[in-house]
Amino acid sequence: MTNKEYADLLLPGVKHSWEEYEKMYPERDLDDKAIVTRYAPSPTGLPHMGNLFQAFMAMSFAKQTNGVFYLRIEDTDTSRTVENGIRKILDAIYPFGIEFDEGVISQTEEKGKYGPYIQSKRQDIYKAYAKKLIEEGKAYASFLTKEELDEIREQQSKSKQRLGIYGRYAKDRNLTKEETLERINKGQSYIIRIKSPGSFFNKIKVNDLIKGTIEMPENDIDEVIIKSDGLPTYHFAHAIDDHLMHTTHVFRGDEWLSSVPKHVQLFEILGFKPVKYCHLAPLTKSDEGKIRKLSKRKDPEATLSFYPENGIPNEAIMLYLATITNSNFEGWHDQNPDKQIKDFTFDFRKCSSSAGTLYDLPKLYNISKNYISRLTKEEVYNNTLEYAKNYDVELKEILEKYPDYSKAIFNIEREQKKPRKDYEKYSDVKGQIWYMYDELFDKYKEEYGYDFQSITDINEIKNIINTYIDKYYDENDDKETWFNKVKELSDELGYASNMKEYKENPDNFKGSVADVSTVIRVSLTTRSQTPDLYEILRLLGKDRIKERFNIVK
RNA sequence: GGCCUGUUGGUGAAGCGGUUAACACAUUGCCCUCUCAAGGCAACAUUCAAGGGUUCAAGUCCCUUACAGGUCACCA
Repeated sequence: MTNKEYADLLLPGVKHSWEEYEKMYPERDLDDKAIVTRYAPSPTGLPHMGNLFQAFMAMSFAKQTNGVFYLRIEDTDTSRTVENGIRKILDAIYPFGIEFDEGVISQTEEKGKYGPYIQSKRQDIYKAYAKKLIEEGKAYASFLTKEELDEIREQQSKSKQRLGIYGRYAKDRNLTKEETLERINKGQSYIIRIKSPGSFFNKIKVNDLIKGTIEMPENDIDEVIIKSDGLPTYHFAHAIDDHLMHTTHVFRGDEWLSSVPKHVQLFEILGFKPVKYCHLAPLTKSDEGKIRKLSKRKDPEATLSFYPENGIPNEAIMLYLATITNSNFEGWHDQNPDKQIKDFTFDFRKCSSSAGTLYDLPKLYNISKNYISRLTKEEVYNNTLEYAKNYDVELKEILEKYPDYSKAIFNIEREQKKPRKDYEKYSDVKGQIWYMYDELFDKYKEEYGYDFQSITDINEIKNIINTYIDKYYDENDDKETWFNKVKELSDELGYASNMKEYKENPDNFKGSVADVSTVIRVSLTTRSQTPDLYEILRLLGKDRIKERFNIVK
C-alpha cells in the first residue's frame, strides 16, 4: 500500500489535492510593503471592546500600506457557534468605522478571491493538507480515548512532568499502517495529530512585532490537527488559511503567544512561508486594587452597545483606540486637529509591549468632549437627534419641533477657535439646555428648583429683575452695551459693578455685578451655571424673558 | 508546577548608556472672569518593583528575588 492510498483511507472523500489548492490561491499582486491581515473572530457571541481594538489595529496597518484587511470566520467549534453569529459581529463592528476589503460581508455573502472565508466551509482544504502530512509521515492517526488522555495527564502532573502528548506519551505515533488500519476496521475512532519533530531542549527565537524577540522551547507536542468531527483545530486552520489567503501579519491577543512554537512548527513542516506575529496585550481594568482583563460580564464599557446607548460618539472611540495603539498619536492629533485618523502612520515600534493597557473611561470622555466641541452646530444637532431617536423620545420631539432654534442653542460659544467644551456625550445635552425650551422648562423647573445663590430674599430678587426689565433691558443691545447696562443696574441698586473694587472692599456693597447677573440667570433658567447669559437672553427673546420673570415668586 | 511576558507618578505613557525623568488624563492651588465650561500658570515620580553586579556614567545592559498577567484541551 502506498502512502497516498494510506492517507486516502485515513481521510476519505477529499475532492482536491493540496497541489490543486496551491494553484487556486495564487500569490497576491501587491507591493512588497503591503500588509495583508485579518480580523478572525469566532461567531460565539457579541464582540467586545478588545475585539474592536484588535480589528482597528489590524485595519489601520493594512490600510496605511495599501494592503488588504479581510474578515474570516473561525467557526470550527460547532458547539459554541451561535445563531446569526456573523450578523451579530458585523452589526456590532460596522458603526465604528471598521471596513473590510475582502472576506465575509454579511451573514450570507462574501467577496474576494481567496474564499470561502468561513472555516466550516473549508473542510476539504484542511483535509487535503492533512493528507499531505500523512503521506509524508509527518502526521498520524491517534486512537487515544478521553479516559486514556486523562490518565496520562494525571500521571504527568503527579510525577511533575510537563503535560501533553509528546515523546513516550505519544503512543500511537509508531503504529504501522497495518496496525492503524486494523484498529480503524475494528471501528475505533481516531483523530489526526502531527508527529512533532521538535525537542523541548532546543530554543527557537520569534520576533514578535509588538513584544519583541522572544525565546521559547521548540514544540514537541503531537498537536491535534483534525478533530473527530473532521474539522481542523485552531492551530491547523490558522496555518492553512493564513498561508492560502497570503496573510502577512497576524494580529491577535497575546493569549496566543505561548502557542507560537506550535504555529511556527506547523508552517515549517507544511513548507509554508512564515507570517509575522503581532500579539496584542489585553485591555485591562483596575478592580479593587487588582488588574484584570476588561470583562463583558462585569464591565458595561466592555460591551460595544454601551457607547451608542450613552450617546458617546463612535469617532471618539476610534480616537481613543488610536491613542492607545500608538503613544505618539495624541500629540500628532493635537498638532493636526483637522486631519483624520487614517492620515496618521502607525508604527509597530510605538506599540506598547506592556502586559495590559488600562482601559480608561475618563480619558475616553476627555477625548470625546474635545471631539464634540469641534463639531459644527449642524453636526451636534444631527448627532444628538440620532441619539435621542433611540434613547430619549422627549428630547427627540423637542429637537424635531425646533430645529433652527436648537441649532442656535448648540451654536453658543461654538464654531470658534476655543470652543465651549461642555458635552462629553450626547446624553449630556438635555441636562444642560432643557430650560431653553418652554415645554421642558415648565416640566422640570419645579424638579430642579431655582438655584439662587447668595441672594435669597425674594423681594430683592423681584427688585433686581423688575428694575432690569423696566429700565435696562433692550433686545437690540449688542453684548457690550448689554453688559454695561447690567453694570449700571448694579450701581443703581448698590452692587459693585467693578469686581476688583468689590474684592478689595466687599463691605461697601450689597454684593457685586456677579450676584446681579446670577439673579437674572437663575430667574430665567433656574440654573446658576449656564453658558453665556447674553446669548441666552437673545435666544429667549423679550416675551419669554418677561414671562419667566413673572413666574419667579 | 513547567514555559512565556510584563513591572516608570492616582492613570495611560515617553525614554532605547550621560535629559531638570517628556506629554496627556485625573487631582489640587492660583490667575482670567457676570456663573459654568474653556483657557493660562503652577504643584504632583529626590526616582523608574526590591537587591546585587557591569561601567567614569544605568530607568536604560546582566543576575537574583518579589509581584502581576498569559498558557499548558479533539475551545478558539
